[in-house]
Amino acid sequence: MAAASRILRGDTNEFSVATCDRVLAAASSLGWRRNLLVRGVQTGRTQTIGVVVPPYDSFWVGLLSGVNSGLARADYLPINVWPGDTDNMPYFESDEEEGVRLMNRLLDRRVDGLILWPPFALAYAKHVAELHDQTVPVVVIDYHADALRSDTVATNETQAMRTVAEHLLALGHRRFGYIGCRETSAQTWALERRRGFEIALDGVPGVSYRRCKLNRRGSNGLDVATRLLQGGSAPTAVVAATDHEAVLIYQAAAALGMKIPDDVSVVGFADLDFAAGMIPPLTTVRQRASELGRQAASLILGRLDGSIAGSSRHDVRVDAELVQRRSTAPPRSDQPRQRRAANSSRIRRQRRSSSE
Amino acid sequence: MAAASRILRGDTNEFSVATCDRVLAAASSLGWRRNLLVRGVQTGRTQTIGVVVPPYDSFWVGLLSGVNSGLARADYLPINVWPGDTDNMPYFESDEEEGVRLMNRLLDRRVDGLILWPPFALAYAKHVAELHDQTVPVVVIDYHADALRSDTVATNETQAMRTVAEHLLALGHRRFGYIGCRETSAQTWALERRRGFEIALDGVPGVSYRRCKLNRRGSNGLDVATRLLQGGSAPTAVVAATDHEAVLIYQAAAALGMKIPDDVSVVGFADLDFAAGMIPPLTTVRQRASELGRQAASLILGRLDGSIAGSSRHDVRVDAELVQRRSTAPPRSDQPRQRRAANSSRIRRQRRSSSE
DNA sequence: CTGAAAGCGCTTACAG
DNA sequence: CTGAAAGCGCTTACAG
Repeated sequence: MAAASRILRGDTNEFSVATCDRVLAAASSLGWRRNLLVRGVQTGRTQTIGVVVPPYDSFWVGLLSGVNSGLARADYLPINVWPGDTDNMPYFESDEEEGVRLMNRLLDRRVDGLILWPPFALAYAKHVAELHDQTVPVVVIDYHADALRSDTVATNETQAMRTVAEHLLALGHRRFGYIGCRETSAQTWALERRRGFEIALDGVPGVSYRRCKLNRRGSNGLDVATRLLQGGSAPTAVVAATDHEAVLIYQAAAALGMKIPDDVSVVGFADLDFAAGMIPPLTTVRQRASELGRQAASLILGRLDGSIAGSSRHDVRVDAELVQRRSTAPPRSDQPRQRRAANSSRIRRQRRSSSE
Repeated sequence: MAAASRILRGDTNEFSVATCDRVLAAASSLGWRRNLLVRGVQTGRTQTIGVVVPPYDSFWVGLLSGVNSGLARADYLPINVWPGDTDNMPYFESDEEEGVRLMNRLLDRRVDGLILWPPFALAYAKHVAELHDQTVPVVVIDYHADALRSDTVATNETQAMRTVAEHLLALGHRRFGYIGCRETSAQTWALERRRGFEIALDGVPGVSYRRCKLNRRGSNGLDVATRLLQGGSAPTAVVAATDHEAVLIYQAAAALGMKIPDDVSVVGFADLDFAAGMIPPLTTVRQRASELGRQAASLILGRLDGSIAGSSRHDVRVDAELVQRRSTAPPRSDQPRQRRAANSSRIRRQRRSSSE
């Protein structure tokens, strides 16, 4: 019995070949299959990680894929759940109750660790003892806050935005616009990203900069994008917080009769699945989504096997790379390209440009 | 002990209030949490479903979301895994070995049922005893084959394509093109979808029809799309197997200097997340992805609780609805709009048009 | 190298 | 209504 148990788990070289064969043959003829539940009860390890990350877009799917393959190498399985429906993503911060229920479902099944998407990390810790006690290792994605004790994995926003700024400056742009997504307190990446761009521009002579962002529900996107492109000091290059906002700039430009990149250059962020298919193909920052996922898996696995020890937090930052496609070009050097001067009064309250 | 077990599971009304309070108080002060692993060992039910479906695009994500919420209502949890990396989706049919390993990992953890993406369903059954014996209920998504004994859930392709054909015919189109994705033997939906369109066109007087499809790796998409739009009998309306192929038509049209919908109308399929953001916004068929997922969850749950019994296969078909946006309009009634007659020789071998 | 024994944290009949 | 007993399918020391 004990021998069989060990042989079936692979300890074949501690036993005689005959015994091994006998056990293995019996097992396969009986259609035996190991029961990881029992092992979980005995050892306290289920080789299972709860992943509370909604697959909002292809970035998150890529991340999930990385988590998947990172865990697979150690024979771990992810259990991916999230509160709410994808239909009203990403507006489910309020579903705290459902989220806590979800965490409990995961913990009832004795997941060995947890990978969490930012809005949930802090909220759940208040309600779920295991999180607060740090009984179960937790990795949070794309989030940074001093109050957080869990390990984190995120894109190196500052580095990424510097490559964007350098690219546009090298093309000759000096009048910049930035269109941000909503910035909730959970979206520290959004703040870091924008600040990263602003820092990279800081001190460069002759630069003007104008920024806008969507409202909380993101419902005013086209308005905001349209206004950004108009007026006397309109930018020659617009940087978007993500490829989603870059789409808004494309739409606004089309409505205004402006051509990309002739009239305005556009840079996205994420390199989502549709970015290469846009017309023109979008220049954007490729986040290494699956690498982020693999890093998250490694952190969790490291905490579990003890190779990462100590109570100090580990913050992994992954660099991202600019993908130059057709949406960026040098600014027009000829006449100021404004077509709708009549509308310029609407943007008078914007930050003054140094180039007019 | 037995009483505590029952009370903790919610049988509070069979016991005195005092006992219940005592048990509940003790449980919470001890930080007790139910252990579903043990219950799984005892009852043979883990309340866990293996979902082998790669989140290839927002359709599959929506489906996964539906599975999630469908299972959640019964306090079941999905374990979503897939072979390979998202980076080289959807070209992982060949990963049979890794897929089988994945199935075994799932079964070792005693999932109660399985939801499978088409290419895997048949391949795995050969290697995994539980699938072949039908010990574990299985639902296959978007697949149809007589050899298959599992229940299935799919979009009603025929109905969906009829609404597409009716829409275009009502606008006045008679010259049609169809751009298909690759059609592997696992993609029965692709065949049904195309046949659905062809059937809807069948017998309508004065109709011409020309079709093309991508190669197995999908690498010749732009070429194929470009050729479809050119030549003497070029279509005034193109229907795409999915929104992905519609993007190719947009790109080809842009390269040829053709305007959508003025020069050619385009209809997609799926209503993926980027479809509404395309320029112009894409008319497409909205597949009810999360409804498909919920139906899959219901089928599994029904098999498990016995409300769906018998060995006959259940095939659920979900209707889809046309979303009219700006990429379709009546055909130009004036001059034939061909701009590159010089290229027309390249498409001579195509099916002849009845309108020239 | 190989067996018999206890135990993981419950659940399920079965007595009181 | 409430306890003592057996057992789920293993794993883990511990003897032979």
